[in-house]
Amino acid sequence: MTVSAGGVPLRERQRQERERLILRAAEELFIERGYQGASMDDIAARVGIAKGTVYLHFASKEDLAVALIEQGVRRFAQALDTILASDRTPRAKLEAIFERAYCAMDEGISQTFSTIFRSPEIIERMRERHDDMFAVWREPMRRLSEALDEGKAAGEFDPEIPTPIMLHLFMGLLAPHRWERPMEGAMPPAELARYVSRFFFKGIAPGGHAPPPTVAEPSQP
Amino acid sequence: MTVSAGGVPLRERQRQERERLILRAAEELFIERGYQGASMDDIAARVGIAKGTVYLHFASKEDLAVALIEQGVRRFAQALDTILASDRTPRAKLEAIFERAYCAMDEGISQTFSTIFRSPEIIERMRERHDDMFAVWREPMRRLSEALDEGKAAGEFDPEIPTPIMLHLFMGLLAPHRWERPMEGAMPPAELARYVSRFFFKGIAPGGHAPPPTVAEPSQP
Amino acid sequence: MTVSAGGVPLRERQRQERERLILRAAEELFIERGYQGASMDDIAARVGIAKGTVYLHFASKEDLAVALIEQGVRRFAQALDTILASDRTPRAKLEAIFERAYCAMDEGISQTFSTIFRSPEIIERMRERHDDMFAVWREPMRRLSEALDEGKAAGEFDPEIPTPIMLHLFMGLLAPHRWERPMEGAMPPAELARYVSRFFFKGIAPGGHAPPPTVAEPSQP
Amino acid sequence: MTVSAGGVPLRERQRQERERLILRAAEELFIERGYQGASMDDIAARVGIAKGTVYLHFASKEDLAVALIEQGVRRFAQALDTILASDRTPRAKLEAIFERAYCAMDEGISQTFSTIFRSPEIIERMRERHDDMFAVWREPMRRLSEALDEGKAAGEFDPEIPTPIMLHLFMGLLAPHRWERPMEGAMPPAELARYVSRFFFKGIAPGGHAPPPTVAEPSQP
DNA sequence: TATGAATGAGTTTTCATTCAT
DNA sequence: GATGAATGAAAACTCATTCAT
Repeated sequence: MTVSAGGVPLRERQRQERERLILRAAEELFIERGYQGASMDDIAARVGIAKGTVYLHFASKEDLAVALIEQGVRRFAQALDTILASDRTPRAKLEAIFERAYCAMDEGISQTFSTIFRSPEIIERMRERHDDMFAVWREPMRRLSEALDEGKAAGEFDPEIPTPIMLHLFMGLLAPHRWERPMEGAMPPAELARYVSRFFFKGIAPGGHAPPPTVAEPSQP
Repeated sequence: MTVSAGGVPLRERQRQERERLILRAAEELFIERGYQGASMDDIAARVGIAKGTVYLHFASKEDLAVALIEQGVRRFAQALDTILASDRTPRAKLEAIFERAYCAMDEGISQTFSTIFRSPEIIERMRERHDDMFAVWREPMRRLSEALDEGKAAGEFDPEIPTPIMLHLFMGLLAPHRWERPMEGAMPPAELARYVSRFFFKGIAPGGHAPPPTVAEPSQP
Repeated sequence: MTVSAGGVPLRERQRQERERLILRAAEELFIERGYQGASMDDIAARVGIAKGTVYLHFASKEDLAVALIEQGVRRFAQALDTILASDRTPRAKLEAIFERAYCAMDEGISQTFSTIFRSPEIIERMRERHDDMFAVWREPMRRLSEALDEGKAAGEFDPEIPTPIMLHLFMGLLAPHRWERPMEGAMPPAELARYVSRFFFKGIAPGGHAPPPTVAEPSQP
Repeated sequence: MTVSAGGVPLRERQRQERERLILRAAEELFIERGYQGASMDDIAARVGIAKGTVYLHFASKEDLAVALIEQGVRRFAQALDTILASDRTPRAKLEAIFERAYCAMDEGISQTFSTIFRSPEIIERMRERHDDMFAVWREPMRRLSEALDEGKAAGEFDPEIPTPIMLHLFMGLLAPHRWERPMEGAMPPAELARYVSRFFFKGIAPGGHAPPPTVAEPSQP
């Protein structure tokens, strides 16, 4: 049989390569035109193959979107893993994530990330049929929460802010906002990332304010 | 002539009422399914009228979306006006905006807000034809920047963080994240808003950290 | 009761006037855009009345077209009558008809005439439901045939050409061809009419050629 | 590869065959109901294929109409070529054209011909976008004019009738008149053609009448 | 009587999916 | 396997007709 390095048959490697190309084209087009706006024709054309061939790899457009999201989540999780597993302080880890998110914006991680969470139609369709997808998504979230808890334990982060809230704050700052492009253009992403992460850590630093919020006005000195 | 309170003819009032109903239905459906995902049939059906009737009010689906966005921006600007024009400190104003955004999430302000900035296809179409729309949008942003500058001048906010960055941070925290719904469900929005605003103001408080970021690692003690 | 000259009530006269306006607008638009291309909205708008009002005069778009055609045919028949009843030779009568057709092209007779015979959709619809219309149309044709027969009897026209053929030839030369506009523009209609009618009468003049056509080549000297 | 006579792949031949079928169905329906009156549904149904399939061959209804017209003009021009290039007298050539026009009426040449010049909406749309179409049309007209000029030079046709006028007369007699169908039914087309051409040539024969028309009554002996 | 908002069937066009080659 | 023609179910939009005011 025709094999190659790693014992993987040529055919299978070609297959995987094509699948990657399809996923990349789909990702680009979903980002450019949205889920509904990108047609299977467009995707096939961008890859340079026949439309029917796409169906040899993905049973439906929806499956393609799901695969794309799974890939995005997996990549994101992997990037988190690499960073979170490193030998740094929780703060340094989160800073690295910020930097990565802002700087790698143009490759794929953050892009797919955008596609995932900005397209309500995909989200709804996912919810309808693929709840397991959200399980996958919860995993990196769990890891992030762990890092936040570590930081609290180490006295770096304010223990009075519930971890889910911290996570919300972190994620809110993580995703780039399409509508602010002009501003972003005026500043190198790395610098923006530094501003954002400094702001974040100052905001969640321990001490310096009143006990947990109550119904009363919470912002008194 | 058949008139009524305010001297507005019945026909005209009915017309406006129906237009409101169409806009509301469209808003809901755009949020639920996205711009492409929501069909004119769906919208008409939700209002309980014939499809053709929608076209008596809006010349095209795109026009409907534009009207919706304009309404959203106008409402948002108005809400900002009311708050920013009040007799409060910059911080208190921004806190009020946070609260409003998180609590009013279910009426329309924040919802339309979401629709606007999460749908790439709408954004693109807007850019193509309705650049003026973005002018309208820039106005509230300008006012927000003013409030931030006031806060800096008053010594409340860190003058070393550029105002555009502050604005980016503020907006990033303002919009609710659809994908975190589950978490939000676990906490009353008002409380979430308090956490978020406390975090924000602590993060932008003056002093307490190193000078402006450089290319060197910025997060060392 | 409010009456007026002729004892016709004011209301009725207004009604007829409006009907005339509707017919004129419909005629213009049918000519400009064809039967299907002109909408009832367009017609009402051109008259300056509400769409519903058109339906107070004509039960349907088709009825409007029928009325228009009937009016056109009636006018054409009337014009023929006036000319054919005059005290002229058959040839002079037909010449007058040519002149009228080419010169009056811009008012209404010939225009409606065009609309009638150039729009297959109207014709089909007419045939489907209003065969009586064709009865009306046959009347002027009969009169024309009479004039041709008179000419034959008077020795002016070739008796060997069957009258229906002559009629066919006459009508074929009568209607202006929309696609030749450019050429027509280069010559005053009256002159064109003279050329056409001279050609016609020379072509149907008696004598000078072989007996009735046979299957053999008919153009031998 | 699967080929066949002429080396043309099967796929391509099937494709062309289907295209021919679509064009034929469209032609029939445009003639029957006019451009607007014939729907894409109708056309697809008559061919016996799905509506979407029509769009694989023609990008829009308008493109279909354009293709139809181009085909008609091309066929007409080709038929003229064949006849005009033959070794006959100008008169014999024009006679052949008459015969062809009247007898081939049911195949397509003359039919499409009708469709072209009787539908105002198609004409307008053509003018808007496809002026080149009219260039194609002008070519056969030029050739016809040449034949007429030859006839004049040979002393067969009256040199005092301007060629454009002769062309106008010829074309007016060439196109069959839909509204006269009943009459046409009563006589074999070949015979009708002979009558028409005899009439035509007698009408344009040289000599036998007064000089060029003036403003004065032109029909005096 | 005149209006014009409302209707809903119909039109053109698109596109995910299938399947014969 | 790969192809791309074929399908048919929508989708956006139009318009003749009706009817409450």
